[in-house]
Amino acid sequence: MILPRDFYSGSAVETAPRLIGYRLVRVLDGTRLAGIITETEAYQCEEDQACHARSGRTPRTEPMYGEPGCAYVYFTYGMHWLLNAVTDAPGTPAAVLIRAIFPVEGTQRMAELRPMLSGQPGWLNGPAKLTQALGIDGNLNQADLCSEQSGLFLEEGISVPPGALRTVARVGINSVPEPWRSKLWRWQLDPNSLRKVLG
DNA sequence: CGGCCGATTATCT
DNA sequence: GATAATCGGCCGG
Repeated sequence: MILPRDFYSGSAVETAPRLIGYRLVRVLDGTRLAGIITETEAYQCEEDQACHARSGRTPRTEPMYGEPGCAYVYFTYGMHWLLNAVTDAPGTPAAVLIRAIFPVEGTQRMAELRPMLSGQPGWLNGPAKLTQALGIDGNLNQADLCSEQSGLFLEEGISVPPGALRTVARVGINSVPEPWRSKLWRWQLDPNSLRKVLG
């Protein structure tokens, strides 16, 4: 079953940890590519100085102001695409960055799309690594994650054991002022639990 | 316009 | 640890 829209209707901080353990599915040329989400980050509100919406509503940030359950895919560093799930009510900018997955379906195809270190432990533990492996780019910006038609959606995954989640500060935002820089808005399955649950 | 810098990654030392 | 790669968004002039 595809995760319904109301799963995304809360804030980004509320939704980000809940997404850990779910299965991110990409249908590419009729083939299912999928991974278990193991790390997420929350970005919400124009006040959050790490959030793109700090500049207000612009063509780029428009997806964050839209329907929850849609994709916000943006281009950065001149070469990378990053995938977010939009959350919260329309008009309230919020999104959850998908930072890492553990491959479970279509691994061979994913390795073709991203050959570097493919198969090595943690080879999809980066927001730009997983988009490359799943064939995600700007064409999927604003795609509906609640519809199978989009070719990008979430499904049930694994059950996350109690205490398996770690909360840490967001990364890549070193010039962001306090208190935003130190918000513990990044969630990850700790390595032990990851190994125990996923091998 | 010009300049800075980025929700990153690979490849050096 | 440091840095190149590489380009669009945003801000100041």
